Amino acid sequence: MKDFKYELLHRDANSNARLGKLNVFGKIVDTPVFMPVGTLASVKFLSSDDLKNIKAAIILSNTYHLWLRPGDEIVKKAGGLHAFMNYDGPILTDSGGFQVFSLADSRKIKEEGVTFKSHLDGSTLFLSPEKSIEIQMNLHSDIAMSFDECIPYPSTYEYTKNSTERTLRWAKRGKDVHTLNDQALFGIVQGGEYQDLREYCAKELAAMDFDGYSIGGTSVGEDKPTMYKMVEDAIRYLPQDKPRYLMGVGAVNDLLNGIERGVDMFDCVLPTRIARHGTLMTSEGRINIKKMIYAQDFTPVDKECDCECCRNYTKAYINHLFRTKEGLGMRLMSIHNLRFLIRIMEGAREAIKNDRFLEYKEMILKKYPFDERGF
RNA sequence: GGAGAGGUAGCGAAGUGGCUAAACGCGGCUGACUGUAAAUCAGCUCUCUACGAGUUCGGCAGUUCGAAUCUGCCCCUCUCCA
Repeated sequence: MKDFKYELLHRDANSNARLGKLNVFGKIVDTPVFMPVGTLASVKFLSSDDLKNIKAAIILSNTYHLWLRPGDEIVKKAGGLHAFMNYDGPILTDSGGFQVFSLADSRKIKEEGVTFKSHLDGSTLFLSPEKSIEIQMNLHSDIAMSFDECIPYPSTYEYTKNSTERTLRWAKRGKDVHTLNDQALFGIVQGGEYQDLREYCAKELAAMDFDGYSIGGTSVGEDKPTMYKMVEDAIRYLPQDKPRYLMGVGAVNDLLNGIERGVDMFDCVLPTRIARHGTLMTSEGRINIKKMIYAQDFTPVDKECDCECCRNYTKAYINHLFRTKEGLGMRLMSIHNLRFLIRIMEGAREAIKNDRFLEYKEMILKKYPFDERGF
């Protein structure tokens, strides 16, 4: 029997926010949780010690990228992803569905699977639900994702309907070949912006009894109200005793709105990517550390933050590291942005426990002067 | 003192009669970034009372319809020889 279990500890009195405990084969993840993204078996610039220090409870990695390099067989020989990257916390792998979407130029989607071009050398690749699961079993992550089609926004009702039904068939096919009992498997709710399709997809997936349910196809160009509605429609018929994971979402307001609607897990490249590009999220709003005004600012990036960057270094130093392209800067900035979001999740869990999630959300949105994008 | 090379926008560096307000790189400024083809990408970077105008390519004076580009003188820098 799988030792994978979601325990709903408390439901916020005034919203659908849930405080939970996810037991991932003996490793505990308190939810709601934010998962840093480590596509190539590496959260860019961070070591596994760094991940512990920022209190990352679980990370995400990627089927497609590891399939190409170093190859899932090599990871398997290494003893699985955990041994390979020396990270003993839970790892969730995405299925490659999103890569098929973002490398869309040359893809051909058929019932068997998707033919598309490698971003490395342009060679023709074929990924199917079975292949994706096979790779993920070789990677031996703790949580695998079904292979889905992430459709663009907007898409017609007809296309979305056909695609969603195919994604459901793919979910079933993937589940049929999944044999690891120490790896959980999630189904992914698609359905675009259409309420009936989202609900239908969620019900069908729930009937297949996955270990958890992801909400996919969001933050692909739609506006915020539409995205939040998509989440509501996708979540309405998902079982209460399983975790819900909103894929690819990481702006502060999106995290809070997701939690309010009952989402338990999030992942996003946003904090690490914008960090590498010089943007830091702080209690005083977003700052672009490369600006000259920080060259002589000898205060911490965020005086309220407890991360390695903020405890030990000044904006002037980070500015210098950024301008001189020193890797340490990339590392410290990534650490800060991740810790910033993780701290927001810590606060959210505490608030839910006290039935004050909505107040917490308002407080955060008011306190941190981010723009409508949420960072 | 002699011989040679050279002085181009914040820096480096192309350009050697018109298509040049002047390539390109760096630096600087602005913006983007949401299941990572991203330490990336896009725009701006002489001045102004800006869909037009005004001053530029060490300085001054010329040649020419027209010069950063040709001529003369001057100033300055670098290398080598004394």
